[in-house]
Amino acid sequence: MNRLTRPGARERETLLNSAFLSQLGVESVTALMEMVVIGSLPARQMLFREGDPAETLHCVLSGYVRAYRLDPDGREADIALYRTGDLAGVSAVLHGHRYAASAQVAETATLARFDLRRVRELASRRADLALALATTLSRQLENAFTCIADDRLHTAPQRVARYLLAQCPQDGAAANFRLPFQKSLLAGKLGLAPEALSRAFSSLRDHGVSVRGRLVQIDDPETLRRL
Amino acid sequence: MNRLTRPGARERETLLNSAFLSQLGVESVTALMEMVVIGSLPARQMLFREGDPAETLHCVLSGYVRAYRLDPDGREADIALYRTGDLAGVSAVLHGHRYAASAQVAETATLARFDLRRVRELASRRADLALALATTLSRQLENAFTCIADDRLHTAPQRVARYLLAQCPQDGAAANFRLPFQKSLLAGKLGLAPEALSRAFSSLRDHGVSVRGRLVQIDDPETLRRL
DNA sequence: CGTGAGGTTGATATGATTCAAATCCCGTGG
DNA sequence: CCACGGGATTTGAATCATATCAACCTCACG
Repeated sequence: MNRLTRPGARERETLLNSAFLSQLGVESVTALMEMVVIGSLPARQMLFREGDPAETLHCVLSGYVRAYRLDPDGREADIALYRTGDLAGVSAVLHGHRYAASAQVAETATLARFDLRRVRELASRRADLALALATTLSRQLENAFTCIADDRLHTAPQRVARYLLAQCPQDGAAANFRLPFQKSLLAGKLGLAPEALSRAFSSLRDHGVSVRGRLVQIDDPETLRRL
Repeated sequence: MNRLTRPGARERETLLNSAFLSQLGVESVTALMEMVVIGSLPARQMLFREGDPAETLHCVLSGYVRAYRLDPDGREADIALYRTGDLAGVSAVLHGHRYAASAQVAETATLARFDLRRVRELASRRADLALALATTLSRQLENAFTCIADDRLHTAPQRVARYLLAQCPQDGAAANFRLPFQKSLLAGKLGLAPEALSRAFSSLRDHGVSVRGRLVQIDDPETLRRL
């Protein structure tokens, strides 16, 4: 399914609540809403490829989008995972004018699309839009920093524990929840082979974590934090 | 030495040529040049620490600045290395209002400093400034992407080879040059222990790379590229 | 029931860290 | 200008972490 439509009520609401649009003044919101196109895409659908001329800015309205780089032998490294409200392709809006990575739908997704040329042109006149782009980029840069530091400082079980803690309510009580996507996707996000994620989960069993399918139960967040 | 001064001719020139300022209109340049303060700092001097309230935007005019994160045991992971013309602390300008990492002078540096509150306030009125910040953030985000992908896809000798190639003229001829900073700093930038960098260099000897002190000679860039 | 995708487990290989010791190199003071 | 000292770098040995490959499992679905 790849029909392009104007936004319905649900899409409008998600879009207006996103960190990006919610920061804008009315005129900018109006201008963007006039040009937006909604599309619903199946898993594995490519949004763009590394090196392509950047023509579209994507905002995730539901599902997940995975950004990755390829090496010459075809191995992939996940670089970012975008979820509802996140912008994909924003790093190319202002600089280079080519996508810095490839992006693919991970879990069936609906996306809002904006013409990059028009966004760029609008941002050069409207400070609120330029600022919103910069803010989004800041957030993504901070995520990337965290990712680099995590890769370099923490082992697989530690990274998994940190991810799980980030999903828990912060009150320190026992928690259980569903993973929002496939384990293989989580493995990629954490920079692990799927086998390594699996082993990390089983090593966390001794620390009060039980996993059955996508269901996760955490007995004592404090124990995890101490890893 | 940590005297704060107004910019001299050399500092003005470097600043005006930086990717950040060179993109701005005259009014924004003037406003920034009115508030800028120059400082010259010795190696190891801290600029800011992760989590500190962000009050200053730094632009490197000479030398190098290293951004890193700490883990609870005090181990450090380098996240970015800023050189002449780069902005340090920009990821905190717009979002969070706290520094996302610690930053330290690596090689004696002179820095231009801007009051963050005033930059923020100015950027909310002037689209060219907001856009320049966004462009800088894009560039840094792309660097971070490259760093994550490199870490995950390439071995130590491959990362070192890629770094060396990036220093060569692109014409594919033999080249020799000086490393711009200490090897231990390069090791950190590439996500390696110093020992691992040293071993990588010696494994590259078989591929036409000789290193004596900071002097590097590369016989055939093409050989390196094929790693 | 068979089938297949996603996930797990085991065995092994490789790459990188860590710790310790030896060596190099550079700036300083004589 | 040269010797000296200390930080930077190199080398070796042991260990650890994760990738890789292969086999097996399991569950949802036709």
